Amino acid sequence: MTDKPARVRYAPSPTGYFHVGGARTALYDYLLARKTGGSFILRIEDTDQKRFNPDSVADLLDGLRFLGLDWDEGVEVGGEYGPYVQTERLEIYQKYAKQLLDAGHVYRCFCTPERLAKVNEERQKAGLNPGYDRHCRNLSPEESEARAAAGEPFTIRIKIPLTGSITLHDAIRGDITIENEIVNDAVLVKSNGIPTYHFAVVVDDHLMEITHVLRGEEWVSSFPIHLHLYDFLGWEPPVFAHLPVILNPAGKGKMSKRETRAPDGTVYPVFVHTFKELGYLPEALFNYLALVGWSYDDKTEIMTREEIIERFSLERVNSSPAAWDYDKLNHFNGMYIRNLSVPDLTDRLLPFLEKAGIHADRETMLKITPLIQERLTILSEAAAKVDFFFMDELPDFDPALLVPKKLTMADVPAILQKAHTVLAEAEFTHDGLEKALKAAAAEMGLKAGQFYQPIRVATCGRKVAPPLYGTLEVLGRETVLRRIEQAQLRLEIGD
RNA sequence: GCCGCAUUCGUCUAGAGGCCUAGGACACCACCCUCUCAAGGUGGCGACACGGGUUCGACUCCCGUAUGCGGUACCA
Repeated sequence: MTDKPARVRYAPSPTGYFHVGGARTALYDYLLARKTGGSFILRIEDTDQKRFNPDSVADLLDGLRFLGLDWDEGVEVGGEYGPYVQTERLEIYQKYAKQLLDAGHVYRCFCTPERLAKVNEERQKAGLNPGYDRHCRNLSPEESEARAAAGEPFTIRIKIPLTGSITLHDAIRGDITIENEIVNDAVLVKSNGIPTYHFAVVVDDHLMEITHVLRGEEWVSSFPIHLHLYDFLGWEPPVFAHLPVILNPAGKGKMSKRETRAPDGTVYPVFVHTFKELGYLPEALFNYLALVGWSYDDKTEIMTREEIIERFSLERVNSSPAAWDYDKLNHFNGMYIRNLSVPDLTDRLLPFLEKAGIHADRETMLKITPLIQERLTILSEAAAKVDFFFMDELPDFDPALLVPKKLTMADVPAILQKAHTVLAEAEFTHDGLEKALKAAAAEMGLKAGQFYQPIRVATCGRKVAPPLYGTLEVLGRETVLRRIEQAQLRLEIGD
């Protein structure tokens, strides 16, 4: 692969939070740029003042940084092709609008919104495609000038050729042809003087020397507008690649841009910040995201960032939509968690524990982390698994939990007593505890599992907990004995 | 409605006419391991949407149909 350095931009519209669909597009932009040794550019397309959401830019930047999609040019980092925010580029668009107007490739449209609505309605009734009827397309230059000068509001529309067709050579989908006849004379500049996406994107991509435009499939139907504009402006269009949409897990409909919560409280995240808050690792999300619509071969799925960059290519991007699979992402995340070093995992866990109100010291966590590492799917689950290590006293638990399989409550006191005796003497190391407890179980004629359950419940307050020897070791003799005594007490009171 | 795109196991995918008895992964099931839960190991279940062509030969090419998705804004 000896691709020329690509200049690729991610150009979101700041209307909402950064979601996985946008993240996947940004990721592919980044991959292509890095793979070719080119540049990844971040541009903000804020031409829709009505839907502008001020929080969204910060959310976007956070999300990109979380995923490690560092951009070379754009918002906050600058660059030679700025400004990188479209509302700061208004004079530029005006200049090209004027040029197009003078050349007769666009025209002023004085139609009111009311008339437009009426036209649409009538066209629909007549069984025609909805759209503009080109009422102002043939206004004389003189009339157009005069009405504009008189202050009458107008938009600027593109003059789409009335006949013929135009074809796009999409890098992912191959050739796509659309008849000019069915393309609308789209608005390029709104009556407030701000360009629409169609106009701004073409001007900016050209001026910023973008070589590859990666965008969602929802844009394929508007490519004729863009291609005609490149033609009218005498510019060379970039390579276009329309990415498949990401479907919701049910496989029907776009992955929603709203997060849903199941009746049991489980959140189905769609925003990058939510994945972050739940404790998905950026490297896992990066890897999974890369695979939503792209694959390397028939076997390899777990890859490092460097491998993905090295192996990525537009040619291997799928053209059919993919459904988001939380199960698979979870699997990836668990896998990445298991591959982390203990200190690394510990440092990532600490903030999550703190947030859950557990003030764990790093020293202790370094010993606990190995006990839970292979039991974690997401980081935020850790709190509920380690809380009992950091409590002075266990909350009440159902004494019935103390009863092992095939035994009854009547057997519990003897087990606890035996455990207490043995643990008062045993060496408090993994191996020492194993030896002592196994022997004790054998002496009582019990299976290890039967003997351990009351101990586990008494010391952890629950039936499902990290492995016993390691847990007891971290807890320490004093705490262990005290908790067993408390369990015994609880039983006596319960009687 | 019209236009466009898409269609391989439940899901993500491999497959660029014979390599396919269609491969891998997630999920699911069973067994093994095992102090609970995990993790890990082994095995299993499971797909080329349908109909026509083209060809000696189609998952692969062409055409229809069906289904899904996207678009049809002074939103992006």
